[in-house]
Amino acid sequence: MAVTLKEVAAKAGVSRSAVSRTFTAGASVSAKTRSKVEKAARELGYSPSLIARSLATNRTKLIGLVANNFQNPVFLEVFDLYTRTLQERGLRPLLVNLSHETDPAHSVQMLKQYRVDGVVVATSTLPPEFARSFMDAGVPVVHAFGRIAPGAGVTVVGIDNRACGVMAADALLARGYRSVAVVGGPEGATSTQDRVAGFRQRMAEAGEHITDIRYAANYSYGAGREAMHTLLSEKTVDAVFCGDDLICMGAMDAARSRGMLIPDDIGFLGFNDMAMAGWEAYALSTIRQPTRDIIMASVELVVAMVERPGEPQRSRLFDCSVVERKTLRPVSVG
Amino acid sequence: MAVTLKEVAAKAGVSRSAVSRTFTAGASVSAKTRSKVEKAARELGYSPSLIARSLATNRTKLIGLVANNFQNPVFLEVFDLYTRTLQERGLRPLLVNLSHETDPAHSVQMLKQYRVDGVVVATSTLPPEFARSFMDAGVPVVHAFGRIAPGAGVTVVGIDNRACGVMAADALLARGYRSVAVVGGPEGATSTQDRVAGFRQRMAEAGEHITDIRYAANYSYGAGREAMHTLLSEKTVDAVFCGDDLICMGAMDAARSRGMLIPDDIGFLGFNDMAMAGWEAYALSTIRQPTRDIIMASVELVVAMVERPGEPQRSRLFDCSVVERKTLRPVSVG
DNA sequence: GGTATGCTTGCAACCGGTTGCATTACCAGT
DNA sequence: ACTGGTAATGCAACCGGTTGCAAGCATACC
Repeated sequence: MAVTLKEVAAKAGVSRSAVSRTFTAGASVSAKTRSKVEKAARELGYSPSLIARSLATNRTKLIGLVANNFQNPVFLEVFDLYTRTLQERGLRPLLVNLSHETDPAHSVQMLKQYRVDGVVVATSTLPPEFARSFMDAGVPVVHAFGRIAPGAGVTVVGIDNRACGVMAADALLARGYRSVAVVGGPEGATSTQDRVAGFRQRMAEAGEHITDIRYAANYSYGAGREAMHTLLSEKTVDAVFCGDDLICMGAMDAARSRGMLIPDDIGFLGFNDMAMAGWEAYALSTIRQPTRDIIMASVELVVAMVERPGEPQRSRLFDCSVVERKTLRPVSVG
Repeated sequence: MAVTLKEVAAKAGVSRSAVSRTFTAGASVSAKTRSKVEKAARELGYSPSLIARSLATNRTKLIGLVANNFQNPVFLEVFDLYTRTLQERGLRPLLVNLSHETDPAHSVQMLKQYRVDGVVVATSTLPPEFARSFMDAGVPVVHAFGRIAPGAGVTVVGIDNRACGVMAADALLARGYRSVAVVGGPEGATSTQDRVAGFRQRMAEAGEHITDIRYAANYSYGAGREAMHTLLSEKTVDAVFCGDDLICMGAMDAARSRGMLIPDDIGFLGFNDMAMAGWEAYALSTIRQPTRDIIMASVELVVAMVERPGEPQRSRLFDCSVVERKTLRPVSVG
């Protein structure tokens, strides 16, 4: 079917090694041989089989991406950055969708079979043990958006979710909100737990208490909307800290549909600063998570682990910041 | 590093062939041998190398997905469905991101090197020749969201964009709109061209004319917003047919920011029916494109082409329908 | 001219599986 | 017990590359 190295060698009148070497960077070939080979290859339309090469070199140039949040637009940015960053380095992404997967171990198995060079687990809703299982299998792994596990576990790239919770509490307190609620992401997610913990801590330090805490079933508009409706049917609050912009938009629409005005009757603070947060219909004040930095660093780290095995890579946390738009009233001065 | 077939064979006291056969469906192995092998494999933690298998069988079980629209949330659904559908069949996706790629030929080359079994090109903004180049390279290919090319070209799965344009015109006319405009997707996209052609045709048949046609630079909120602002600064219209929901939302916000009320002052008809179209802040009336059907059919067809080479597969077009929400006034009766 | 030096080049083994073919084992039938 | 037929097994070649090693070669230097 496809043209092989042997045919090119025959046509160019050289050995197979010569052909192989002209296609491997940094190998020793004379200019004369190289041009003969390149000519033959061009005429035959030859392109080397990465499969065969992988088998021989024990490197596939495949980096797995494990995700389970194909509903949330932030992941579009993740996919875009991830694929582009890899492409620039001559690597390719192998996608694993865990959204509807019952058995994650099955996916570990699959990626192992493809002999991926490394894996990036991009999710905060999977337990840390999942990423760990790649490490145990000897596969370089980075857990993006993860929580740093105590005791030298998996390399993590993400943010300090606890600090973000504190930051959120500060932002609401500074604006004079006093009966605040949380509509978090999925309760099981480490990111949710840490953000709530930080938020709760700062509120306690300020001598305030949290009126209500709800958890959206998943990172979606519908889940946020629903959680907010039940919240509002039971409690009265003047501000809400949401675990995600998408959830926040749902929550905002729930409040609006009950006739509440934003930010006069109720304030909203989102999380992520996805593109839609800037849309005029929402103009969401939110905490920006540097997705771009996280993904690029994840790729960088996993590549480093592949290239220099044994040399451990340090986890990295990036800073977040409050992006001010129109869903919170201004900071009260004095 | 990883456990190989040879080691398992040694441990189980059988030949390498025997091990190979217990791991290939439908091969002839006795129950006794099989259990011996499985035991040894389990104890050693063996999992067969798909790389080696690919080399021997000339099948990689890799299906490329070429996309260039990583900004638009519809593609989240595409990725989700695509990866899941493949996974269910024991196949894996290899993603190619053409968003910022200068030279598409480069990507064809890359996918060829990985010896993908087939390719799905999912975009309407690339010229038909692009998908064609896979065909010429002997790689089974399906062009999802494409335009059926005259003269036995690439197999296409999508919708009849022309008919959708007609449908859009009918919807606006039936509601009594008389000075309508189009804010299309990128002008070079075949889908845009066909929809506009259908729209224009029906308007002409009805003896009406189109007040203005604009093209958004890309499928984004910002592009839609911008196009709408320039449109409104020059013309007066009572309804707009948009090439995409995202563009439409941008256009709606542009209109609103000028104090216009929807649907009283101006009506909007979107395209795609993405999840966000149902959000209360927009409640977009739109034309539903059956993304799910398109992706599933694309995978099905490309798999068929892989399994039965030579047997040509027929292109498939799915029906669209108008989804009524709140951005168009009711159909005028009588 | 002889030889040390450093590139090129080809040979052949190897990567980890699959598979056609020949051989052996097994089982049933008489 | 013998035969015939089928199922199971092992051998060895092959998939398409890479790479250590040794031989070949040209150049430079004495």
